[in-house]
Amino acid sequence: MGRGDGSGRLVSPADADDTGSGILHVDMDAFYAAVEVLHDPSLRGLPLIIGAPDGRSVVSSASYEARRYGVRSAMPVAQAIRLCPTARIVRPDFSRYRAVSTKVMDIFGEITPLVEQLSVDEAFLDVTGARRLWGRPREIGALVRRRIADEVGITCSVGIAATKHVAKIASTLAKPDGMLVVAASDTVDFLAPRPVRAMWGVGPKAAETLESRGIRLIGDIRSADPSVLERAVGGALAARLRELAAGRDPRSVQTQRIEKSIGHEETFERDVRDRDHLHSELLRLSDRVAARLRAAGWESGAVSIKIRFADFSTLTRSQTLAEPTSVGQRIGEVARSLFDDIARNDPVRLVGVRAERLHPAGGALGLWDEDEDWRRVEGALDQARSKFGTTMITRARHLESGHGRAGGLA
DNA sequence: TCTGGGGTCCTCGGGCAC
DNA sequence: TCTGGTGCCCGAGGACCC
Repeated sequence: MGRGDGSGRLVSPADADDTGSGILHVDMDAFYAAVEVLHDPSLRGLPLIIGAPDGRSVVSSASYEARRYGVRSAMPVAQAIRLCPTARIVRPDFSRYRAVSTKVMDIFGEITPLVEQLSVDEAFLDVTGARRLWGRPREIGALVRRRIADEVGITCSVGIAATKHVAKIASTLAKPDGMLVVAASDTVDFLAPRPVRAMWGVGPKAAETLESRGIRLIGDIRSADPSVLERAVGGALAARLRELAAGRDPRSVQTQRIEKSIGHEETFERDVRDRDHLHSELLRLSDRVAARLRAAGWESGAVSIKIRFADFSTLTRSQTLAEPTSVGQRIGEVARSLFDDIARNDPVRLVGVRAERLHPAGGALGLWDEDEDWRRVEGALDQARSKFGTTMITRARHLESGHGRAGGLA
């Protein structure tokens, strides 16, 4: 979901060069606020803040009218109200957003089967194979915008490029209600003058670190000394940023997404010091996590907890389970025991429980799987012995056992 | 001003196995 | 039998995304 105020909108002309650009990034404009306007048309044109009006909540989304006052997502609601006292505050209704999101994703699915949903309000579409049916990428982008406006009643912004990274940047620049096409041959020139913060994966911390070393623009990343870049942001991110800055992004549009963890966390209205209260909250969150695990047919191989104290310092603790589980009581026991091991009695503002290392219920991973693998290996060896004789196979086993757990092939 | 909730991924250090 | 090197796994913390 975009977080700007929509003042930098760009729209490519109808004959923009889209040669080699088959990836669309489609992002709904101020999605939660737009859905609330659909639900209650009297809100149209008003500054809207989506967020709980009480307690310690933050802004989930804001209409462009509210953004003009400096209201931004993730800002405390209390601060947003101070900036824009006339704004209407609307409590978020995620079931409503999911319902509208389904309609939008259905439209995408009718245009191409290669849809990667990133969140409730944005997706990548690979349209390289859809041209014969729907025309050039820029025509497909226009079609997407038209259909969402006509059939759903909200606006979106579209970025069209050769890679996901560039398409994503393009859609942000096109906001709101715009479309920006970047020809594959223009990729590097398009990226070079943009701030490093525009890159996917560069947040406030990384941007600050890079800027302190004189690396302010994406073009600076290309010319920067690799060792300087590595020291600044670490080897993995440095390598990735260099590739992205050069316009290379091999990631394809992924239609399948496998969840790796399921968790819940909650911030208390007031900080809590009472251990019994915290224990019962951990159990309650564990039950919710377990219910979602069972609904999805998953079991969890590890449990982690998150404790945020009143001073905002945050601890996480995790534990691998001897037996995978989707039972709330079991997850709750582990969560409680992890919590009890923390020797700190300060007031707590947030507790969270997360189930990790998910796999299908019934033991698709773990010891059973290792045994199955081993049986397969033995079976293959038996076959090989009968084919090649024992000596050669024994030699192969010897070599196999000679390399360590981490040693690779001998 | 005072920082939500749902996630993913990366880094680093310690333990451990070979 | 002991030891150092190597590299994986795990746990913790943090940055980042929407």
